Amino acid sequence: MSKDEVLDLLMDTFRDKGYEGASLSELSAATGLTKSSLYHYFPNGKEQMGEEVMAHLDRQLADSLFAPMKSGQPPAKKLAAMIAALDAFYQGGRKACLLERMCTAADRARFRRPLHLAFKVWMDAVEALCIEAGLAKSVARARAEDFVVRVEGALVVSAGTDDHSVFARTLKELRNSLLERA
Amino acid sequence: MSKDEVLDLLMDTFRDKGYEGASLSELSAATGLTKSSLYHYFPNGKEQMGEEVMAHLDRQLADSLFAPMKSGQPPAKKLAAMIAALDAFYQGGRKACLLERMCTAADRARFRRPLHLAFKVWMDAVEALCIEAGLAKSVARARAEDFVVRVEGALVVSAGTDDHSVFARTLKELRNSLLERA
DNA sequence: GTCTATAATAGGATAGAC
DNA sequence: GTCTATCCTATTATAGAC
Repeated sequence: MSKDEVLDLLMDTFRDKGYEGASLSELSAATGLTKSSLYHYFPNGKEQMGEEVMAHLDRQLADSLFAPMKSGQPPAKKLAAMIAALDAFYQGGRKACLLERMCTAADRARFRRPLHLAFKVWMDAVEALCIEAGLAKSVARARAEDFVVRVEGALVVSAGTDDHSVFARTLKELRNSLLERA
Repeated sequence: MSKDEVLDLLMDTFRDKGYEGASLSELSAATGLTKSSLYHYFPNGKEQMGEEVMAHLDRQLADSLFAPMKSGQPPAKKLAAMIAALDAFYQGGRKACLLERMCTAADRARFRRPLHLAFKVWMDAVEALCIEAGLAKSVARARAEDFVVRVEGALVVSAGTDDHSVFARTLKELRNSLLERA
């Protein structure tokens, strides 16, 4: 099993249980590795797992956002691709956001850097898309911020109400309104 | 010290550290009561604390939302009051939302009922406000949902980026747009 | 109703064999 | 690189005095 596969499984567990909520036993069960084996990969323990999983997500985010952006398709198509990727990644609102779980962790200070980076990369990609679609920079920035805010919020409300249609409606709304002329 | 005061202090700690992250030692320190004293108030331990804190929030929410709604002022004024209350309650985005912390708790099944109730009470209040302002019921419902989504999302993004201006901008945007004619 | 003292368990982490 | 066995600490929880 490659380290990336291990990181995928760890990420899944952190998303599900949260950083504090995911015990070494669960992380061990999720990966099929014993605690000792995990310590072979991550000598600094759970903290290091959290850090590397965040870095792993940063890479995934960059890939999945940059790939559609470089596709040469029109902005509306790129937006549709990005939203489809989000819908898949969050499984229609059934899976939580790692960013949300990590930025509410008790020792979130540890994860500040990758968290800032992840939000920045995400917002920058959406902003670039808005600018490409002809929106003014200030408008584009506000739209990008609002985009991320609404995706994160929809995940919280979907989880809290056990009504995943909230997530679907939010994505639909965003697909229709993000690139609208002001 | 009254039980409501104890619940206020417990709620504060749960908001800060999350349900899993708040240990009995911290809850004890926060309230000034020993662990044993906490068990006197909450024989079923931490789980009961979580449940009663949620119920406490449900009551607070109902009060703080219904009070402005019954004020007899015009809708725009009521909206301004509600947003001011949110800004104060979340301290400009610096304090987390208990709902968000609880619906991501590992054993969130325990808190399902009060969570559903809290989101419903909140959305219903916003929806009623929209209807009072002359919006169609279907529009009002969508706006109310979006309102809560954006407040929750703004809290997540504010925490994740350490940039609380996101929360301020979101509230401002909502104040300006919630009651707009379609 | 609040405390001291303590039990029981689960958590994170390490040593060392293979 | 993976395992078994173990350690230490923190956590939840309880007993019983005042």
